[in-house]
Amino acid sequence: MIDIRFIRENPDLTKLKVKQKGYEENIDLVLELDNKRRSLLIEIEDLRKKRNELSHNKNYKDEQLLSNAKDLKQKIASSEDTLKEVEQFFNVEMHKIPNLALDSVPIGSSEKDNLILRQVGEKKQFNFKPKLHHELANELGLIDSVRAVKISGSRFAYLKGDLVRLQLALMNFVINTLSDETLIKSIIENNNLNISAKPFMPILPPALLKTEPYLASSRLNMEEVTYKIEQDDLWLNASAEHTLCTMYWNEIIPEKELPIRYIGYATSFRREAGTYGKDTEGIFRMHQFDKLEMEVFSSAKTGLEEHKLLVALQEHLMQKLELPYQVLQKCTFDIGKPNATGVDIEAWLPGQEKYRETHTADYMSDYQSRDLKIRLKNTDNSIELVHTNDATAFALGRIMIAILENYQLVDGHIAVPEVLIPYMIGKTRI
RNA sequence: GGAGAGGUCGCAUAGUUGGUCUAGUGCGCUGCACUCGAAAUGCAGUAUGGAUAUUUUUUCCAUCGAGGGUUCAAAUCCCUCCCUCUCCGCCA
Repeated sequence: MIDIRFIRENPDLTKLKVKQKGYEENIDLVLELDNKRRSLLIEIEDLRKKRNELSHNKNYKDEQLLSNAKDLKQKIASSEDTLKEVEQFFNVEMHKIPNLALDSVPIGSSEKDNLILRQVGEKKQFNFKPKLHHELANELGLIDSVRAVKISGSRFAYLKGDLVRLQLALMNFVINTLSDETLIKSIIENNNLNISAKPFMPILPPALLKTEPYLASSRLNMEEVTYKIEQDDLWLNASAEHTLCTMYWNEIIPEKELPIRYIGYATSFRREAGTYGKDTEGIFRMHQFDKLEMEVFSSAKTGLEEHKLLVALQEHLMQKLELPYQVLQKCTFDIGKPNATGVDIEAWLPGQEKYRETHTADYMSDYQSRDLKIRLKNTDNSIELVHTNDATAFALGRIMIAILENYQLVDGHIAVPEVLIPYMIGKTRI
């Protein structure tokens, strides 16, 4: 949710920014409800004050006082009912408003308006026709989709053998890399950032969460994305982000503990409703996939720099794997509702002859933390909302697709990226 | 799953025949005093959200796990839910 005070002070700017994000603008309505709500609140607080005075009066048994108090009770009850309605309406409208994009975000009306910031790494030239990842995986017996469909349905798979070893290698590689304070420090310096070099703490979060925190995360997209467990009011996470960004729900964090940087691993579940017929081959788009996710809680001062650090780390990881990629600055239309800005990284897939999305980095400013009530306490005891960032370290399925296609050999085997060999018990090919 | 106990202002605790609880006390923390300095001691302060005011100072409302209800008045009584702990059962 955005700040109502900001809307009051900047109604026209808010209208403009909401429209630039492709959302219907309801600012006049919100302001009207806000006024109504506040005048009712003042009225009710005044009545409550009178009631408190009467109740604390030692002569509360006096009949005149009693009758006044009873009148008051009626008035308060009826005004409170009205206020409740107005507030509900107000809250619904407030939550329709997306986070406002930073001025640096290009204005656009579709994903075609995303800006390619840079393309990094050389696309490997093959002296044979490169195969698609599922062709390679099938020939090597790395994926069993047929039996997965029998047991679980479409968009599920059994991953086998060296593909499993590759995934475990990637996980260890990421966790070790992000634990390296010296490396983080040098990346911060190379990018002219002025933030802490604190390493990321590895974390295994729960995979299920309750409705209330999920809603407060501004990330719950009930119909299309998320599986619900009706029996227990629980949802299967669609990303580790959901149980990470909610971790400090309703908490106040001492400033000296910030930034909090986590590298979380979780199996993610997505319904993928509305994607029938898209990416049906192989493991590109699955109902279940494993992902390593970075999550950062910081002050408002450093939120944007933390975002830049996360993108730099994503690029570092890609460069270490020597995978060609491009970096997209997403436009106002394509960054998510809670985002102030957002960057995607797309890896080059020689089999598909396309760049495909493997990473995203989202900066939510205080939009998530306002609903989640995650605050920080400064050394002078003042309190403010934290800023939240999340970013993919590796979507393991997709990064393995990129490795299979980019590292394929003429005989159909796969070379292991050099940096992963130590994590593969010295194995150099799959 | 069965039986029982319990959730109070950072921590620990008092408070449940409704009304000086507008939440006491201890610890912790902050400031001041005493001191060469410290300890000890004394004094003062010590939550969050919101409305209102504002160059500084305010005043008020709400919050005792959450939500409802009874009442002039609820930490206290009633209902629903959530969570924690103990014992038993089951279990990776």
